[in-house]
Formats: sequence, structure tokens, C-alpha cells
Amino acid sequence: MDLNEKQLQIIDTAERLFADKGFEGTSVRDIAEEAKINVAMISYYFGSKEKLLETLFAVRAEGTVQKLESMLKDTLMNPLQKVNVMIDYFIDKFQKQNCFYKILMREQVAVQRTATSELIQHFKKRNQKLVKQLIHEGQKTGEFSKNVDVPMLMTTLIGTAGHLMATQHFYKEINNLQEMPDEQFQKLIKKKLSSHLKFLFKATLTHEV
Amino acid sequence: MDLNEKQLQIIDTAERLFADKGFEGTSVRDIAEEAKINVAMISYYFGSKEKLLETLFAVRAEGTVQKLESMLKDTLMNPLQKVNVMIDYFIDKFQKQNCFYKILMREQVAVQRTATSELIQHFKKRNQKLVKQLIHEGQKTGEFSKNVDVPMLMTTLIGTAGHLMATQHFYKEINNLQEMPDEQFQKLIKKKLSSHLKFLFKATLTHEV
DNA sequence: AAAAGTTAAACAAATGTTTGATTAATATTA
DNA sequence: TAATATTAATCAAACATTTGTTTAACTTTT
Repeated sequence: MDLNEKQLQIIDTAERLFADKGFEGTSVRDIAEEAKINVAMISYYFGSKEKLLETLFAVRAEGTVQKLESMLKDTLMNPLQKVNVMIDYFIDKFQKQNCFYKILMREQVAVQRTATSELIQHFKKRNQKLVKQLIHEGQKTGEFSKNVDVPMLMTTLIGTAGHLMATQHFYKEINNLQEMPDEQFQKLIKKKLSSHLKFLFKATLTHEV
Repeated sequence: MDLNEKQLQIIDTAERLFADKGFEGTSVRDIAEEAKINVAMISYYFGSKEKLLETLFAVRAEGTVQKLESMLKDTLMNPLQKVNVMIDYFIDKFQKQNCFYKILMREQVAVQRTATSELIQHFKKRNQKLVKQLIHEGQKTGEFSKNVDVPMLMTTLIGTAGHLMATQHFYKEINNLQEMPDEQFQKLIKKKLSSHLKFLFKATLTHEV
């Protein structure tokens, strides 16, 4: 997928607005105004508003799984270390691509757009397969216990990290962290999430249930 | 809040449609048609589409926290039993009020509607306070370890259960359970979620980190 | 008779998309 | 290289629908 400067600019703007106001809550004129382009350019470049969303998904999803796959091929790490790398990888994704993952979290709830929903499913499958392999590795060496419910564990990873990252404003308010500078706050929740999830995974993977 | 038959009928329909298509993705005419009433009735009874959503939230949230509060007052249960009751309570809520919680999960991401967003925050605060007290109880008796990150634990409960319940269709597809009758499937994920979350909570609350 | 409920129609504003003209960039030819 | 032709990019305006809401007439209930 090769996109020019202007197309990327439209996608960036759309991403931010979709995350804040939702897909239906954002008009093409909102996007055009914010991106300082003419409304017609959206149809011209992407065909339609819906196809803009599809392109956005395709662009952001590109290379995501491959990178994780290659990271986990490292043979110097033991299975638990790899699990920890994976956890940090997801947290980092959610944090750095916050807008995109807000859209993703919303799109997963409603199954309106067939194309995007199929893309989501595809990536969820790949992720789960990858994690399954990883856990299998640890089970072979005896480091991980048998009978690990991988789908449920993935749900906890994505559910916990995704929920916190997509609703940080509530976390801030509820825990009275409104005054904290955002940079510091991001570091805080990243650290908290990381150790929390690593503990949960270790407990699930190494203890008998 | 006292609402007549027709108002409840409108709210029920709106809830289903908002869950499936999102708030902005649902038109008042969609609701009117599905609920077999005239469009004007929505403005007549609720004032506006937005106020309909606010009413929906108020109605569904009513009595939610109180019920949990009274359940946990039971002095015959030890802290861990209470935690387990709470977990099952939330799972049950998410499952039985699936449509409402789909809307809730989506509304939490975007902070567009001030009124609903404040209501959400209020209930999140109350929930967290309740769980904090509960865990404090267990810490006093020495059953729970010190330094439990309650906000993070709540995020895992709400994040995991909410994510799975709001995206069950993906869970079905990814794990090849399309053929399973829905009643059986609901029982399955409820059971899986329950034991999974109870294990995670027990591990977090009773083990040294 | 007064109040509440219900309706089809009308309202203005907003929606996504297309049009047709104009400008800018690139390729082709002399 | 300079002139020309071709393609791509940009724009304001128009398009037909759809949007949430209101009106004013009506029926039903109290």
C-alpha cells in the first residue's frame, strides 16, 4: 500500500477524529476542515468515507503481527521472557497508537462494517495462534503448566490493556491524577500495566489451578 | 424514575439498536420503526435523542451498586468469598444486560456526552470504593496481601469481562464455536470467565508479588 | 371539557457523494 | 529546449438523502 503525503494527512486526521467522536459521529466535512483539504478529496482518494476507514485499518495493521513474530523468534529468551516481551509489545502498541486502538475497541463491539470486521478477526486469529505456539513452547520445556486457557488469557491481555488505554481519562479522574503531566501519567500506567499483567500471566502459566 | 409502558418499549428498542449500530449510527426513525411508534413520540417523551440515551443510562444504572453493596454486607462470607461473589455479579450483569454494557463500553472510549460520561464516572468511583473496602477487609484479617493495586485489578475485571461479552461474536469465530447453540455458549463463557477471573484475583490478593 | 397521547407532514440543517470547471504537474513531441 | 498534450490534483457548488426536531390537527383518556 503506497499513499502520498496528502492521503496520509487525511488518514491521520480521520484517525484522531474517529477516536474522539466515533466513525458515525465524524462527518467528512469535519475531517476535511481539520486536515485543511477539500471535502471532495476524500471521495477522490479513497472512494468513500467507509473505504477511508478500511484504508486506515489496513495501513495501521500493516506489519503489526510480523514484528511481534520476529521478536519472539529470538532463541536466547526462555518462554516466560518471551511472554513478557509480548505483553510489553501490546502495551506499547496500545499506548503509541492510542487513537487507532480506540477505534478498534469500538469497532469490535458493533459488527457493522464487514470489511473491517473481517480484518479484525484475521488479526485476532493470528495473534492467538502466535500466543498459543509460545505457550506450547513453555509447556514442552515444563516451565508452563498444562491446561492453560489461551483465549481467556488473551482476553485479559487485550481487555485489560485496551480498556485502560482507551479510558485513561476515567482512570485519571477516579484516582485523582488530573494534575499529573501527561508524559508522567503515560509512564505510570505503562509501568503499572506491565507489572500487573506480567504477574497475572506468570501466575496463570506457572501455577497449578 | 417512573416510566410508562411505551417509554420502556422505546428504551428497550433504543438499547438494542444503540448496542448494534452505535448511538450516532442509529437514527430516531430506526428506533421509531422498530418500536412501532411515531418518531415524534421520542421528542414528546424524552425531549431529544440525547436525553433518551441519558434516560436509558439512568434507568439501567438504577439500583446496580446498591444490590452489590447489600450482597457484600453478608457477614457469613469471608473476604475471598465476597470477592468471588462480586466477580460473578459483574459477569452476570455483563451477560444479562449485554446490550447496555455494549453501549457503555463504547461510550467510555469517547467523551462526547458530558451527562452520560459523568454518570459513568460516578458509578466507576462507587464500584472502586466498594472493592477497596472489600479488599481492605481481607487485608485486616491477614487473608489478603498488602500493596494490592485495586484500580488495576478493577481494570482487569471490567476489561476482561466487558471485552469478552461485548465481542463474543469474535470469540465464537476464532474458537470455532459457530455451531454451538447460543444458550450453551453463554453458559460456557460465563463459566470460563468466572473461574479465570477468580483465579487471577486469588493469585493477586493472596500471593506476595 | 381538559389533558394526554398520537399522527402525518413540514422544517431547517447536516449528511456523503458527484459534478464540472480550473489549476498544477508530468509526459510527449517537434 | 520549447511547445503541446495528457494526466492528476483541487475546488466551489450542487445533488439527493437523511438527520433530529417541531408543528398543528386528530384521537383517546381522564
